[in-house]
Amino acid sequence: MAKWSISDATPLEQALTIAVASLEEGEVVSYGDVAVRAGRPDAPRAAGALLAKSLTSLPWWRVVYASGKLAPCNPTLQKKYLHGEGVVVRDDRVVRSPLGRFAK
DNA sequence: CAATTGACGGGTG
DNA sequence: GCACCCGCCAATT
Repeated sequence: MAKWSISDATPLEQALTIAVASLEEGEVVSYGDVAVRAGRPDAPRAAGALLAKSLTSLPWWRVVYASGKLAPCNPTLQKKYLHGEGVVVRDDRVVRSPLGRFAK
């Protein structure tokens, strides 16, 4: 059950949740980008912390490191999902994506 | 309340 | 491009 009723969630949690939930297919961004969209450019770690808890209800696989490196917990599954959305991944690293930070 | 930890990013070598 | 260190934020102990 959701310990959070969106009403209890902090503004930062809400903003981060919205930012990630708004990502489209093939749109890959970094934790820092999510933080910026949430209005807290200096809190990329908070973005990662939230994703780690909300990994069931959010498209966490569309968020990677600023360098393109995939998440440290399920890089294999993440690579699988991304590839299915037209994202080019090589050796656990996003090379190019239709949308987002790695779009050409 | 202080110290530790972690799905981060940027600078440096 | 990679390894290491420092700084920032939030959650946990």
